[in-house]
Amino acid sequence: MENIGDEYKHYWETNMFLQTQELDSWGLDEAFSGYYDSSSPDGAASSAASSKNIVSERNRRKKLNERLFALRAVVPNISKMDKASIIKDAIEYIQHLHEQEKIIQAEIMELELGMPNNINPNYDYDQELPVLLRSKKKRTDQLYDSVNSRNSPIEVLELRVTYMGENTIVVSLTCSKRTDTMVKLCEVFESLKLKIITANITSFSGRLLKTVFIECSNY
Amino acid sequence: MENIGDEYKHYWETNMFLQTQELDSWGLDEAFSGYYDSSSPDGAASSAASSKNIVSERNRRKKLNERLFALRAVVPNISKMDKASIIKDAIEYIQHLHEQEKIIQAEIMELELGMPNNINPNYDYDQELPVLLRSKKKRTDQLYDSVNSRNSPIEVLELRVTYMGENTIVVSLTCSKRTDTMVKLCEVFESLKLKIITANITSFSGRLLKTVFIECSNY
DNA sequence: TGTAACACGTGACAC
DNA sequence: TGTGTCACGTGTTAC
Repeated sequence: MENIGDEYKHYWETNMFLQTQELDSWGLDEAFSGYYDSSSPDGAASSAASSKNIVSERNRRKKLNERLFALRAVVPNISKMDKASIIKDAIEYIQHLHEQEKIIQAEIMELELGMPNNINPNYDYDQELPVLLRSKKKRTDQLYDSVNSRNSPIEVLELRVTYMGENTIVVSLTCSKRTDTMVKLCEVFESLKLKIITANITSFSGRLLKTVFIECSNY
Repeated sequence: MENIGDEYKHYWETNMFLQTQELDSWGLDEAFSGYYDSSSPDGAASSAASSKNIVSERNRRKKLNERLFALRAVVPNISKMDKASIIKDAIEYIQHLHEQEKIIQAEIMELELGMPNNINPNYDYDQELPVLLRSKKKRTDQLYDSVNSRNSPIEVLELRVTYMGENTIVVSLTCSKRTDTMVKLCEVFESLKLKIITANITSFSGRLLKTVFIECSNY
């Protein structure tokens, strides 16, 4: 009862940290208390057994805490560092992963049925068309019900166009990231029939930053 | 496997069971130990506080055990009913799910792009969940010519999917540059509902090189 | 016989 | 102020 826990902060990281550090010293402590206890009236046998039990129990607790610590490490978004909360979050996370796996499985099934996504199903005769017409048709179709119906247009937050001299234009724009924003951006750029040298898209904090290097010579 | 409670009486279900059973009798015991503790020099106040602490601690332990019990319930294939083993198995299971999710996501991506599966043998991951893998194999087999021929105007020349460890996948692909190729690529990536960190597209000699960094975070 | 796992009560400590 | 969480040592039980 000589409160070793005195120096403990009551919280976890510190506990674990100190624990791993102090375990060895406890081992030495153990030996010390071992022969110190041998002066107890009960005799050496019981004291030795008790000390063994104590150190064994310490190791068990340590192992359990390490496991819990490791469990906390593989679960994202842990709200509280509480033992019970860690387990609770782990449970919810596993259930979440199960749910997600079901969704992915459904997606795979959808894929297996030959319906990659909800692009219009008139590919049979579409295939017979030349590439250019086919694509344009598909694109117009999609533009119709994607832009017109319910999906929001591109919300451009910032736009900067720079002539780099020679034959190069740099277009840099930031827009809010929504569904199909990327697709629409590409549609716009494609429809301009520009010669894109290189483009870079980065998403951050719900926004989309796109930088495009364009060669000015038409093709 | 179901009669665990019979053979391992001292193990969990029984313990939980007995615990809930004995809690009441312990409540009576509590009263008993109450006057037993009243022999302490502090008097009734400390005994009452101690009893409160005792019952509170019991509840805490009970809650923790219930959580652990629930954790065991959502993790399949628990080897040992041991507390530490339950947590260990849960950790390994979560890691397994993470790994599997990454693999499947990459697989879906390859599939969506209609890639021949000649660069497959990365995955010797013969885990005990045969459903997904089985369906994956079947899927790759039968989709090789379905998606690839009739439905994908994207002509993928090269595709490389790399796990960067942790939470990142890098997809690098080269395809022939045609009209709307960019749009379709974006459609595919958009439909996968991935978390794209950054993407880079470069066009050279009639081809399109696209490199995408994807965050795999599961939320 | 001893080893391993457990629940218990208790003191300490932080919010 | 109490309420909640923790680690500790101990007794018990099963193998």
